[in-house]
Amino acid sequence: MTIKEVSEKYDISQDTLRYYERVGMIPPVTRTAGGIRDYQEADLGWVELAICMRSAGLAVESMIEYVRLYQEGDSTIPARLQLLEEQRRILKEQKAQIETTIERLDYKISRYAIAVETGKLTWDEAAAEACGNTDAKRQRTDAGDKKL
Amino acid sequence: MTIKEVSEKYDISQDTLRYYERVGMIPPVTRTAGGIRDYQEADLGWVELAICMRSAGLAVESMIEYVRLYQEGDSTIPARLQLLEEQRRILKEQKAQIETTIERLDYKISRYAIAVETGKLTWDEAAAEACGNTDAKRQRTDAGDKKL
DNA sequence: CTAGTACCTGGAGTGAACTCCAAGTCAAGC
DNA sequence: GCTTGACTTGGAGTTCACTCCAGGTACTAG
Repeated sequence: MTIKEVSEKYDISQDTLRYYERVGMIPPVTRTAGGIRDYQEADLGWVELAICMRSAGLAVESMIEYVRLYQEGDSTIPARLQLLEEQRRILKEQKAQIETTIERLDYKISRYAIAVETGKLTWDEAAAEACGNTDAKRQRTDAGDKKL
Repeated sequence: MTIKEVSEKYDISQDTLRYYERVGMIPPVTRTAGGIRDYQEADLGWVELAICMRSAGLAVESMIEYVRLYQEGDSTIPARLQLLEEQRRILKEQKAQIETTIERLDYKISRYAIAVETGKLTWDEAAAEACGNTDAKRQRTDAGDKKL
């Protein structure tokens, strides 16, 4: 499979595919005699994995480390396991933060929806309604502050 | 409240607080006669909102737009509603991507855990086990390819 | 009044992750 | 063999979100 085909298949630029390989985020891709990339099934597996990790927001650096360990052989299996567990921990944290923010957006949106329907602003809360900050429970302001 | 206190309260640098204000991610903060920032309850609400949105990964740019609309007054309420709904859509997408990646990590981790326990690599799947890509359902490779 | 510390601004610098470019190589059609 | 278009590399440029810095101003203790 040519780089063009892979780029179309995964909707990612050819430059990014070359970049991933260059920095070691995927192992070296199979080449033709002439030096042209010819992605095999295994190469595609790595590409797909890289895209999956990146689209979840994981660092390029940690994927590079994973590939480095993989290339060092079976002795690095415990280290790889630890790395994967750490990445999972990061994602779970990020997911929790997103959920908190979605809740906050839901609340704001419900207030705005009412305002749009009735043509009036009817709330008087301060901007903060808890956001996962340790300090989230603050007292309400005294006045008709309509920011949200 | 001084910038130092706010920075400690939310565990964010003073530079970042000034940056948020400078680019318009929060409205201008209350100042003392001498020009020193003196965060009021309302200012803190904006700071907290900004931190919440950023920690979920939303763009600074969209927060700037929200503040701009807010400062233009009530006529922009429908536009603000639309903006918030768009941000929520983005977060839900990102959340789904994270969930997919966590599942993939779970699978890999379970395989590695077995390998660490038994001291042997016992799987033979290719690297890809579905990652939200349209192309996810690929055939297994023919050999004992132990990449994952 | 002075020393010292916290704060101010505008602007430059940084790191991450691409993205683009120039100059050259490879391969398919005529 | 020659043209044309896709591919190659190394390196430079871009964007985003900070982060740092220099030179100056404001409050606080002695």
